[in-house]
Order: sequence, then structure tokens, then C-alpha cells
Amino acid sequence: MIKKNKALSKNQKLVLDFIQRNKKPVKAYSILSNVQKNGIKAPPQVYRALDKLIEMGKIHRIESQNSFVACNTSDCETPHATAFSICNSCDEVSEINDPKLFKYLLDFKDHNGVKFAGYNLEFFGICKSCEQIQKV
Amino acid sequence: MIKKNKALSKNQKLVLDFIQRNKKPVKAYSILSNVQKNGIKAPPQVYRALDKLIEMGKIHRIESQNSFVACNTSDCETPHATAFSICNSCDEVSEINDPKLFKYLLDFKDHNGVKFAGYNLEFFGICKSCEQIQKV
DNA sequence: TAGCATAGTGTTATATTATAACAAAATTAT
DNA sequence: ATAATTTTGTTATAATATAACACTATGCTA
Repeated sequence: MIKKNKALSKNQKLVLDFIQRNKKPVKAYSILSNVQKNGIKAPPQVYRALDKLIEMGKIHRIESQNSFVACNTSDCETPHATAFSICNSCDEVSEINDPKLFKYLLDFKDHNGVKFAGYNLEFFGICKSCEQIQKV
Repeated sequence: MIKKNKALSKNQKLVLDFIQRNKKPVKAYSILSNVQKNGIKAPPQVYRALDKLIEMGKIHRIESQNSFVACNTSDCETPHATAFSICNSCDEVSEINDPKLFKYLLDFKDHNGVKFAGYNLEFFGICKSCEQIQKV
């Protein structure tokens, strides 16, 4: 069983802190270079922290970008049922919390009757502020 | 404008052929080693062919696996609106063509009213045949 | 059909992302 | 206290992907 409220370890805290300070998703090696002043020295230390934080639902991985973003609900109940909107222009990502969408997808069964354990959905488009810029 | 029915180039044909001969998604470097007997020598040749084939809708990229799979409809109309079910046990991937799901997602607007240009959805679970094996 | 634009090829080198493997220290549970 | 588990630190390397440049083939279009 995954313990969600366990205290974070030192490296996990450092990595999570950095991710939370950024609005946009961050890359693993960007995390690394930014936490090196705090003592983390090598990629495995970052990737291990990332893995655990994802398990705990504190962060999510944006698959199409190989990047990582903080969960926007303080303690994500569904780390393996995620939806994001991604701006093709500025790469900004925002997590979608739409109960209807959420339910629709969790209830979705494929043609073989398989009930899925989780999903990841990434929408692509142009965000409001990029749309404004283009119009000018 | 993307030309879908354009004749494929030599390298594009080689790469597509190999992907189509495989039921499961294949990795770029696996493609490379398998088409080397046909004259392709270096990664960029493979990645360039992959990029074009994705644009044309002939293949799709499975983001969570860094792998590539043939489109299951002979000429995909919607290369940027894709859904897959992925078995966590055997890594088999199958493309989902469910008109209702398709429409639901294309009609989805986020809270800022943004209408998305496309999406990629990956469901995770245990496929029928892996489920059988586990029960034995 | 000559000239031009576009798309594709071949090549080398390198950038980026991620994990294997192993020993030691810290934490947690019994 | 001690056994089990988790986390750390470390080196090396694997796996995935792109930059840059010179060249060739193909398809327009005037």
C-alpha cells in the first residue's frame, strides 16, 4: 500500500520544493542543477525522488514533455488518473480537475470489457494568453 | 497542409513496413537495428521517417513507452486525437476507436473555454490474456 | 524543359533522458 | 536491539533524440 502522508525524505523535499516553486513543468536535469547547491549530486538521486513523489501523487509526469509538475490539489487522490491541457505555443501545462470527465474516463471500458486501472490524458491547444498575443 | 496520400519515400517505407509487421509497439533503436540490412545507418534517418509517418497518421507514438505503433485504421483521419489501452503486464497496446469517446473528448473545453486542437489518451490496465494467466 | 523550391538522404557528432549496480547510512517495525 | 525496509551516495553507462551540414531527388510552374 502506498502511504501518502508519510514524511518526505530530505531529497524528496528538495525536489518537490523546486517543482512547486515553478509554474511550468520542469525537466529532471533542470531539477538536478537547481538542487545541487543543496547537496544532491547525481541523476539517480533526482529520479528516485521523482518516482516516489509520483507514487505519492505529489507530482505528475507530463509524458509528452518528459517533464514534471506539482499536483494542483494539495494531496492528489488519483495519481494514476490524470488530465492536462498543454499549450503548444508556450508549453504551459495545467491540470484538469473536471469531475464529469474524470468519471467518464474511469467508467470507460474497452471493447474487450477491460476495466482500466488508470489513465493519462493530455490535451493540446493554444492557451488564452498565447491566443491574445497572436491576435495582436 | 499535410499530404496524407503522398507516396512514401524509401526510408519511410522501410520504417513503416517494420512497424506494421509488429503487433506490439517498437522502439526507435529496435527499428534502426532491424532496417540496417536495408541500408539505413543512423538514428536521424529513423527519427525523420518516424516524424513524417506520425504527421501523416500512419503511425502513432506511445508517449508513456517511447515507442511507435501502426495506426489500426488504414488511413487515420485524426493523427492528433488518439486513445490507447496499454497492458501494464505485457506492454501490449491497442488503439481505441470509440466514436462516443472520440466526440466527448474533441468537444471537451477546459475551464478557460479553450477548445483543444487534439489530445492523447492512454489507459492503463491488465489485458484479458494477462488476466487469465494470473488466475491460473 | 529549365529553373527553383521543397523534401528527403547520408553522415558525424553530441545532447538529453534515464537506469544499473553496489555499498553504506538512516528509518521503521517487531 | 535487531531485523527489515527505505533512502542515500556514487560511478558508470544505457537509451532516447537532435543539431548541423553537405548533398540528391522530386515536384512545381513559368
